Amino acid sequence: MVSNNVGRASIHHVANRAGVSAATVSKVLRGVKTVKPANVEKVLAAVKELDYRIDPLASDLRRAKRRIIGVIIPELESEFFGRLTSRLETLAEAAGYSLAIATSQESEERELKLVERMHDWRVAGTILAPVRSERGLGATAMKKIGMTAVLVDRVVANDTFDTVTADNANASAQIARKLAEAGHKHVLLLGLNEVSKSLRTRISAFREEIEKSGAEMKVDLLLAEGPLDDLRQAFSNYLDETRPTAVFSLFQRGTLVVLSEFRRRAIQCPQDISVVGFDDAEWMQATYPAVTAVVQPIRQIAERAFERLLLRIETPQSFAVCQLQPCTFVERESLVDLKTAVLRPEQNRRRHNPPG
Amino acid sequence: MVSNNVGRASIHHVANRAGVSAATVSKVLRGVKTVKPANVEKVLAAVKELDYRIDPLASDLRRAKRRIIGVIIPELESEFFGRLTSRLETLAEAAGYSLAIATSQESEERELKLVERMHDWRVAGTILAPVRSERGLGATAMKKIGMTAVLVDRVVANDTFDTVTADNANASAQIARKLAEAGHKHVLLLGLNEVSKSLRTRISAFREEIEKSGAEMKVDLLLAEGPLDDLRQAFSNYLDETRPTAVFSLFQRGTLVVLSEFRRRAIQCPQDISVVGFDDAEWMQATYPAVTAVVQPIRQIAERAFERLLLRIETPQSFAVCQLQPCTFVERESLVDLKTAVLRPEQNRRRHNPPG
DNA sequence: CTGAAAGCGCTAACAG
DNA sequence: CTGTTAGCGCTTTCAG
Repeated sequence: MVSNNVGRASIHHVANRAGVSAATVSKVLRGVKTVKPANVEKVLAAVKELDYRIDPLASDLRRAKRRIIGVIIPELESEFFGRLTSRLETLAEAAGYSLAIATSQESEERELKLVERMHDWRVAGTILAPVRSERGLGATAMKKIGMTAVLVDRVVANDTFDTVTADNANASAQIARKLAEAGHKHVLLLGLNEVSKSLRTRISAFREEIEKSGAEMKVDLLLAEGPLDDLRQAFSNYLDETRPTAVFSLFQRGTLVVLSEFRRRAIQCPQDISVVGFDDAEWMQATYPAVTAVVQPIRQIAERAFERLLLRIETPQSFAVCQLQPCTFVERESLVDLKTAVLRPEQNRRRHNPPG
Repeated sequence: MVSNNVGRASIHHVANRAGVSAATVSKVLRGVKTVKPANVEKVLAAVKELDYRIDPLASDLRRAKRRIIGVIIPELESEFFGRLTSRLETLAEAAGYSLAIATSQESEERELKLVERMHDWRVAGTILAPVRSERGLGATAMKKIGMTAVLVDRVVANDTFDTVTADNANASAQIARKLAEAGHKHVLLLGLNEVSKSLRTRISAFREEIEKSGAEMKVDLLLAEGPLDDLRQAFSNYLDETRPTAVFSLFQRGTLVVLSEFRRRAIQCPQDISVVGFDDAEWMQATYPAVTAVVQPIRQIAERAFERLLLRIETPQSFAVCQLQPCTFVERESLVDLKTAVLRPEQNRRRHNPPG
């Protein structure tokens, strides 16, 4: 019998129609040159008439090589992973792969399940952005099963997988330097109280830079639990007692909280307090003031990660490399230089009240 | 020979190990009851020892039924589609399907390609969120090929596919009513000048509601081209000449522009001008004032769409239904009732200057 | 209850 | 250059 595949022509239909064997059809379709031109014609004609298209899964099955790359990310709701995935999609396609995208929903357990699913699917390789918890269960599992993979974002150097991530430390140090140079002597670091390597890196790098440079700066640290409102409350309490000259928000949503709290309290930004955010977002160019922020090199992360994965897929690599992609920095309006203190006209509506 | 599949046990390995046939292993694994308990034990033991897991793709191939559902969305960078996809993922999994996610990048051509790819993959069904252009090329192609699919967001009623989308008209009318009741007599509708059915629906529904209710209201309409800055410029020019009592931003990024332009001009919101936005975002609760907005029922859209798709996959439906999911409305701080005009303490810093 | 056989849609090896 | 044969890893009769 010839078909079971509801209403779709198989390679045999085409072979029949063209009066050749399935093998020949396969050759023509995969561009093998050793086919008589006349037959090529016939096959192509049959293909067109029957609207035939190779079933990539069946094809992969036979070739014992799936042209699928797994992508496991913590979530899809935030811009960051959306962009990352999007970029990966483009790269994968260009390299002849399809993506199997799945979200771990920040759950270790789910991450583990997804790793297994990718394995079941016999994906050629996997790109994993681990959940926040740093136990690296997914990576461990992948190692044990012998999957080929690259770790991305939120990862520490790992000697069994290549890792590529934003250079949090450097970016943070740069902000520290900028702030110090701009004459800020009292800065608040605002973050979330969750286990997250990158956040901790941002904090320690900032502090180290200040110490190292010998800059005179008081650095406060405020960490809150998950919900946005807790952070807002904590920040509000903090402001009741202290007035730094600048706030360095260590993550995207923190920046939001800072801005809104400023507005609620009629604190003028940047005249009263400057703000720098880690992680840029589209809305930051539309707030007033537009937010000066560290932008993570999402594109580069995707590209390096993919490149490395491909390399590993094609020729097994001996040892793992760890790539830190440099962040960039968008200067907008929310960070002011206390020394020059050039205020733009619109910002002069209220007098600048130097704190302290 | 027994394996080609690098380092993975196949069903035959398990069969050998357990001393039964592959058929029996298959039965055990799929829960067929007619297997002698002793054999079940043996198989399970072998499975565990060999770490065996079914290859779902090979399995699907044989069953001539792929447990994969295709999802084609315009992009992954925005919260909306991220959330939608995420929800779909959960639903699909619960129903025993995997998702094949792909983004059309707002390109008709790509959309078409992806439709074909989904077809090639022999997905059981497809959920398509069409690109902005309304020519419905993807849908047409799917119809022609005979794919089973559901259309989502940005779609008009379509007599060949089920469609589920937010009830833009109703939501917009409700906003119109609210604004009228709150005494707003001059409202600006702010949108993008792109072909987009939903945007147009929002506009016309607003106008119709005003006409129908006989409310006395001047309705301005301002549409700009793509880039955010063009919109900002257009809005700025508009404000140079006119001062409505409220702005209804027809899309998410518009709300951003409005807020920042207000701040730049020291226009107090909502005392001077109120704002309502179509499409909620997390940052809207953190701005000051927090933005009153229409929230799209993403979850419901995903659920209805998936439910419908499943129904169609399982038992072919005779005719297409079009489901409009009601939006909700978050009242926050950016919309003021001109009649009662109860201003909260913090908002009283500046006096309210009634325009006109 | 079980397993041999057939085969999903495709590709690879090799004899012609 | 081509077609036959032999599978990829699985499931499904169906005869025993």
